[in-house]
Amino acid sequence: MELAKSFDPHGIESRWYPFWESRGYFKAGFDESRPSFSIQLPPPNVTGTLHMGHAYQQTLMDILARYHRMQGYNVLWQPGTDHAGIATQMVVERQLEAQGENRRALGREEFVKRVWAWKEESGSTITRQMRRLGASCDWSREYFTMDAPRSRAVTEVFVRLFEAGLIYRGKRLIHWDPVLQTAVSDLEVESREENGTLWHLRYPLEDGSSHLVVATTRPETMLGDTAVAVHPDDDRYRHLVGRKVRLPLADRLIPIVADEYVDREFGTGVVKITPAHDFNDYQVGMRHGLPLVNIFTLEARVNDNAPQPYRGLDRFVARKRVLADLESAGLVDAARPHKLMQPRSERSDAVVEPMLSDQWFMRMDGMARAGLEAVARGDTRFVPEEWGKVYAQWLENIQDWCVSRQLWWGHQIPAWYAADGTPFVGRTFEEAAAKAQAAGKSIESEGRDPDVLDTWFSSALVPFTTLGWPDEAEFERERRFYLPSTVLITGNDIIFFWVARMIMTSLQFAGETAFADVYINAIVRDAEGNKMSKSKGNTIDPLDVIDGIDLPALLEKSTVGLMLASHKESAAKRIKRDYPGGIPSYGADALRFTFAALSTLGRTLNFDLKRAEGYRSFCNKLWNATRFVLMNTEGKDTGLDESLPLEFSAADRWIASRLQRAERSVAEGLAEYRFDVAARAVYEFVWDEYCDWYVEIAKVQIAGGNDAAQRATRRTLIRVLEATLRLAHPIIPFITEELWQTVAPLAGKSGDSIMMAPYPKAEEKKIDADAEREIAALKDIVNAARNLRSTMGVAPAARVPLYVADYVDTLPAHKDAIAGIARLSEVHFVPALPSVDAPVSITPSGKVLLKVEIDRDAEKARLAREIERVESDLARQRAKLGTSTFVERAPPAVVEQARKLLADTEAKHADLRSQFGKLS
RNA sequence: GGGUGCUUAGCUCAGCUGGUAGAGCGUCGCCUUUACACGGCGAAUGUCGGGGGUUCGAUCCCCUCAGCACCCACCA
Repeated sequence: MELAKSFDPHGIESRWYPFWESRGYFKAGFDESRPSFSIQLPPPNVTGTLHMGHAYQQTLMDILARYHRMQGYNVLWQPGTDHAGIATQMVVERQLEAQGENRRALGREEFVKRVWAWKEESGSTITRQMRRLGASCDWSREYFTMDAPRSRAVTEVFVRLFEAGLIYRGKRLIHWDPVLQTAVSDLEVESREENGTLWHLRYPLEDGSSHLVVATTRPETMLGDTAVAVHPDDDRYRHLVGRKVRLPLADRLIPIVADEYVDREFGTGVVKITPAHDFNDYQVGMRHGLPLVNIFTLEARVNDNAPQPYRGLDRFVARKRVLADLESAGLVDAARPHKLMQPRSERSDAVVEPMLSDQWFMRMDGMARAGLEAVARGDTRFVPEEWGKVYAQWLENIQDWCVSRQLWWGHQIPAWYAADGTPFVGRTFEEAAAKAQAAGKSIESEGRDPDVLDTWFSSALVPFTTLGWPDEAEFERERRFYLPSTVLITGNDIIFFWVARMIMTSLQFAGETAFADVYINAIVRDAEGNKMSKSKGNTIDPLDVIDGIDLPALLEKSTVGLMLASHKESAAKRIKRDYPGGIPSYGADALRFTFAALSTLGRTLNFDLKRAEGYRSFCNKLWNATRFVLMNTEGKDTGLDESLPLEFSAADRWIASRLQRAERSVAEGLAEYRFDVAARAVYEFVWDEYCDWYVEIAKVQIAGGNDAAQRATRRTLIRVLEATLRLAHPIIPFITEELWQTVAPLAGKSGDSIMMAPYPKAEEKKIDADAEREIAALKDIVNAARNLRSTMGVAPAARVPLYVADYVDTLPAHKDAIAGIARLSEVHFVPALPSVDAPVSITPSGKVLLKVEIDRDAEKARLAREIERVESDLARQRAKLGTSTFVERAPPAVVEQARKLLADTEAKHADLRSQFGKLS
């Protein structure tokens, strides 16, 4: 087959993915005789499209999946998508709004139907995109967190936890999102520092004799105050504890209490206490038996518990009104600018309101302890390990998890209420009804709790719900292979949301941890290390890196959806600066290689398109090396018939030896998730060793060797290349498959696909130290000759003679190779360098003289520079050995090594001096 | 307030258990050499954030200071 002159990824990629998938290569294996490897895809939101973070982690997962598959493991890479409750509901609600409809008018049933329809239509976008990347997931097992098996499992878990007392319903202060009108968990609240005001307000004492000044950032909540608090040891206020103040505007009498919670240094040292709208105040209220006065509706408007003038006002409008009224009553002492941490709902960005509300909670203390122990025991290991501390810190301070959401899209809670409000939980209405009856109560099927579960509830269960649970038989069959899964690759942002909860639920329901390893991948940033964000215009769509995109299209897609004109403008400006010609197409392999190469164990990964360009070049290099090998092996004797003589040269043995080392590095790298180490090993082997040296030597061997040597060379060329393709396949699957199809038969290998071929394994016995020494010497001489050629300005085409003296004795065997690679007319191995005016270079493997006409002064200057450099080395080495303590106390081997180095340097110095002398 | 990282060549980053600093990109020369200009060959570049300590010896271990980043947290 004739390969194109350069590598073009497109045709290749579109051809091989369908081939692999249709042949069922991605399907999970269940072979008792093989070890197993499994990995859970963090289920992307159905609302989502593929971004760099996904592409990155999926590349890593695919590398591991392919690597293990080729090694003969049963491999399960489990894909799925998440229903993403709030996010998805919001998307569909926005669509409805655009059509002039709204959720409430539509009704729950119809709305949910619409969401499903939308999910069916666009839910597969992201999984289609994953295929472009080459992701070898077992699509036949793909799940959706709201499909029937998962729904059944969710109900089962809920019921069992309820029955065990681990899920309960209670009235608690929770985080309320007044825009989305739902409770959110503490993890879904993000506190940001914002500019606010700290107001000092006067609360008159009951008898009017004086007043207390309280400090607050939320004056409107005073309408719900039920006390003021001071520190018990605060001499300023101690005498007032137990007396009362008259709450302005509301005209209620509230007590002055003493509580340790108060910080005497802050503000005035007097705190207003609003137990129904502040987490701290709630605690204070509990301690002092204070009443709770809820003053807000679910929309965060002032309710009827407040005085008439404020009722119905939005909380922020109420704030202004309260302040104005206090101001006119002369009760505002001060208003100071103040930085505060404003809690906002991560989805709606609304300021979260602490609200007293009936919700469902999951009791976390016991499960958290088990989760901590699993990691402490090492059942689950975090990589890099410092994330284990983050995990532990959270679990050690965990609060009960508010799992109910006042949404329509999600798993509806399987609870029905009796007339008195008692909830009955069951897998079905009938089951719940039976329980109600047993308790002497009755429920109606319409009386089901309307709330749904937090999205993370169902995703927390996937380690076992994707293996057949709760079907005991099926689960038993599959868990032996795939639980715990080998590794989870995910972002640090969901360690709490997802990772910790999976570990806890898995311990609870499967009796063991969910993952052996949890690899926390780096966050993808732009080339300069900035966070990627749409408004900055520095996001990169992985598909654009694969396919390329022109500037107008890039500008169009990058600015659509940006609300602010200023953002649009700055984003466009930046895109024009960074991608004046758009983004060229690099192909999936180059993108994958880039991710792997940049994947150190750091926290961030700065994605630089320049790197992708470099790795596209690498693919091209591999392509062309293959082209060369095919030109020299197709239709020729590649030495596969071992009854014919084969004469392997040192170079042949050398490249085989280097291949073993590369294989070993890849294995070591992947074993510890050092994808960069693995990628570098492949890169350096292919480019720096196979292409730069072996192919060049092979040209000489094929041109000048006898039949046996030629056969050996062709055999080595093709077999090393074939193994290299397999070695690289997990990182760059498409190009390696394309090339392997042609290369493999010539190397005497058969098989339908490289992805099912065995993975190369380093063989110690093929590591050939002698050959490595020989080729190292050859390189020394060639490099010295090239260096002299270049610094002497010898034209590349000019063939000149080289003399070599004091050489290592294996070198003469490589005379032709040296002459060929360094483009020399002849290579003379001589007892002593001829005494002529010519440049000389001293290497550890021999002294070389390039016989060319020289400019005497220029050469003297060059030698002088060289001598200067050697002298500085010499000075340093002598000083070290001159230190008596070093010689006495350092290990003998180290001293010996230093002595040898010094001797070599001294010899080199003497040679250079003598050469310099000859020219004078 | 607590926690976790990071600071090495112009840029982005490697650097294994302490023993003469590396890569890619970029820069500068020379080259259409019969696999590849998505190429070949050659070259230059670092007081390894500052200070102190341990050690015969520190980019690597300890302390400290500075700067940057991220996470958690109920100071109104």
